[in-house]
Amino acid sequence: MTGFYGEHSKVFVSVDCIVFGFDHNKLKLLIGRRQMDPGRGEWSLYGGFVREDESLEEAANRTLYTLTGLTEIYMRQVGAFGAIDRDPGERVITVAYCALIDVNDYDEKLREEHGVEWVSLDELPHLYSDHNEMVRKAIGQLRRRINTEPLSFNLLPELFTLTQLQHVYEAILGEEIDKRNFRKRIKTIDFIEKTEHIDKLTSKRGAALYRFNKEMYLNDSTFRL
Amino acid sequence: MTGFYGEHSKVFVSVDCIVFGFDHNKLKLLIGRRQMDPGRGEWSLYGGFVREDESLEEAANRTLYTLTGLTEIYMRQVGAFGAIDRDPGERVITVAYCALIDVNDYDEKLREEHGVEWVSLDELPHLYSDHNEMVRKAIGQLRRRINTEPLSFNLLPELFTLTQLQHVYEAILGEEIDKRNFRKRIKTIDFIEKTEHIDKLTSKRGAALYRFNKEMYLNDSTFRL
DNA sequence: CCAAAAGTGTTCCGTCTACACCCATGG
DNA sequence: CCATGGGTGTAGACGGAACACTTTTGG
Repeated sequence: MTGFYGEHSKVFVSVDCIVFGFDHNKLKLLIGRRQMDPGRGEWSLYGGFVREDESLEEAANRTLYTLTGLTEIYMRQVGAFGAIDRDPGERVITVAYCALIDVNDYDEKLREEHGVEWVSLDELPHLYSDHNEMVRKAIGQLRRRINTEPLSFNLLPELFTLTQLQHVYEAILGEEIDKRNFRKRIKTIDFIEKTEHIDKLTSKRGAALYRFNKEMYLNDSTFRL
Repeated sequence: MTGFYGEHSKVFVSVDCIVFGFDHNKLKLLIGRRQMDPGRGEWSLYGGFVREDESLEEAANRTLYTLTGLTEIYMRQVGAFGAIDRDPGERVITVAYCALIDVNDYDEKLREEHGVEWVSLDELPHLYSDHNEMVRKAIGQLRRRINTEPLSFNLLPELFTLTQLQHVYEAILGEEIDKRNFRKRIKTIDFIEKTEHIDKLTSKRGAALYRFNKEMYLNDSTFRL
């Protein structure tokens, strides 16, 4: 455990979390004012340094847990960012992770304590360092993956209406989808189950609530929206 | 430039290069026997540590240049790998890059000096540390990207026959493609230009040589094989 | 003259797209 | 009773998949 690579230099490694939520039919990003120098006060993703006793994934999960109090969050690596001057303080190489959560799972009080806010992607301000680039890359990944991976359910409550699901697709893809065609496609996917529950909040008539059946999905192994 | 993040710990960061070539209708990977401890003698990707004065991309390009003497190589980040014990020596976080080169561009003498070999993917041995995982991930990326990005030309000489191009697709996708359908698709892509040159090496009749027109591709901006 | 690779079209089928109206209910 | 969102089917266009024979020429 000692001295193999002694002649080489070490650098700080951090993780940055691109946390997406979905609210009022919009994709939202969790950002806050940076609370340390350099860049104090700038809008920024939430991140943290990787410790000696944890892997990158563990660091990302720890950071997400610190921020949200949630575990078992859907999370994907977006990539490593390593420009020399990307951090104005010292050399820091960072690995960005994209996470999807249900905004309802995030305690408002905890959110305020961390000084972070849900901001619409349309209204995204300039972010610290290269964070905007990370966000762009993450959205590109979401768009490419949404049809081959059950992403969308992570942004919704356990029970959701088809209209909600469609809005998630529209928010991620950035384009409108035909309602009839969408529902036709959904019907062919057997791990999206109709439940007996009815949502009466958003419409007078009431909408059927659906559920993502994870076991069924894992058995399927063929996914294709 | 000093002391902002002093309380945190630094780690070694390296880059590993997953170099693909194409020869005898097979995808090949450039690997060699590791020449340092720990793991000396094990099959391994070629890599190197990231220096203080270079970005991740620069480190990857430098490493590729050291290995092959080539510049302007097609290169994509595969991802960061950061398990605590991934390297048996010390803690090293690594960023893997996938590169595609034309095997003919790689000088044999240089190759031997570095003690690396082209190995068929079918016959890939167990590699050092988590290198097999990197290779798997890189191939997955190639498969997903081959239809949205002009990857294949990087594995071929400037002039190539349609049969060669088809074999590249087959090697990457791991399945046979119908010749007529393939050539029909290629005809719809205007940045794959037929030249006046004829290849007489592989067939008695001779095959038309084609060229990838990069300028035309960049103007197009819509790619879809 | 024959082996070996190059080259070439058509048909079928399934998938995607466009498109408009009725239903149920709370206020 | 009406405004609001929920729910449903069909026809045409398009793209992908299957499929076999002729051409050229070096040896």
